[in-house]
Amino acid sequence: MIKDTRARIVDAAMELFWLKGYNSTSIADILSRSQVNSGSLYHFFPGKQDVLLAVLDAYRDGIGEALLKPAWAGIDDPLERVFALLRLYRGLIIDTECEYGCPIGSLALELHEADPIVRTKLAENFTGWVNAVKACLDSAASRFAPGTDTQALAEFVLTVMEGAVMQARTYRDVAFFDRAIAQLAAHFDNLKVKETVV
Amino acid sequence: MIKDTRARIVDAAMELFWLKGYNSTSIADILSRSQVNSGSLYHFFPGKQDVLLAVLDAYRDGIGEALLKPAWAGIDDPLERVFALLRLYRGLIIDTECEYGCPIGSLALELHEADPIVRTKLAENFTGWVNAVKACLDSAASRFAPGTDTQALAEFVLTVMEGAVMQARTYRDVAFFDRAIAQLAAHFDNLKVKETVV
DNA sequence: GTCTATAAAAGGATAGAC
DNA sequence: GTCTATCCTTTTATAGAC
Repeated sequence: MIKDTRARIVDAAMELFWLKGYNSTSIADILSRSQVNSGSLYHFFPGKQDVLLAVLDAYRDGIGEALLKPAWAGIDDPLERVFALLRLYRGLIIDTECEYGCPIGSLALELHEADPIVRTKLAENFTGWVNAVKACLDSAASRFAPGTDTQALAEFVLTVMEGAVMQARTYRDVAFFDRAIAQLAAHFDNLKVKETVV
Repeated sequence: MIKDTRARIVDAAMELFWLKGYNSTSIADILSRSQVNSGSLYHFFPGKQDVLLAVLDAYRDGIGEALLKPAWAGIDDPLERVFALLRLYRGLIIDTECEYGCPIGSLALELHEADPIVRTKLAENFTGWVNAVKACLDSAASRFAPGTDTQALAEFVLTVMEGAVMQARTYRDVAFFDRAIAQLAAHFDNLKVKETVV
């Protein structure tokens, strides 16, 4: 099944924005990769920024199928799922020889004078990711000390992932990612209720 | 005292790259802000990327005077200094109405097909920052549990700062930064030796 | 070292036939 | 909805006089 023109444009733009960034991706790049002509692109989108908005919608709507489902295949324990998600990012770092950057995080820092609607959609993507992690934490609520703020902790998982990916990419060394995740794991352990060893 | 031409170019580029990003800053922007003519810029620099390299050198060489000195004025305790540095970033977020982005982190994610020399200089900047934090942690070594990895912990401080700045900027809300730093502080507390209350 | 003018290319977007 | 051709602006970089 051949995808329709609009979908081909969004797919191509999604990949190019990730590989090269938004400003370094030209309309010509998108046309070339999607095998679409200029007139068709401008038939579907008023301009380049609108392609970006469609890409951000695609990321937001695809978080379940494209990110969480593969990360969580065969894993049921909610806390293991949090670290399985982080392991998926580790795999992306390895697969890209440490050039991987989170597409949302990279766009969030690249776009300086972003239209409010762009910024809002970036935030929506972060929120979707954090909500998925928070749901895991809430499912494991009994294992955390009473009063643990799962919202703040879920945000912190994103914080650490983004900062860790940034350093692994800059140093081209996954060990920076691993050390950060190890620190996060230690923090998690300290928030858990102390179990009596059987 | 009027700065020489080269310094004016570097100053202007440093500010513009921070405000708009590298790709969105044109040579014309730099010329306009520095009040320099095209011929002069190309007399000092072969091209735009070489201006970037000079900017990255300036950040690296200025970390003490421009960042640590103001952050640490009047603060002697090494652990307090770590969080004072983070408070400085909080001030930058507030002062910019939550548009602040770490100039090094933003460039690290914006530049996708970066020349190795650019990437190396970005890493040098991270290393300088982490080394300053690590020196604080080592000065307070007696207050951490034996065997605490101060290198990994210093890297983690950078990880959290970068991830926290990214979210505060994307949501335009400093509370995201504050919550991340609170989590980091809790992690620090858990690494400390348990003091007997007097 | 500095100045103006300009080359040469790339980029976003549009026109109008089909 | 799609096609080709093209306009117009921006951008990096250079030329050559002073």
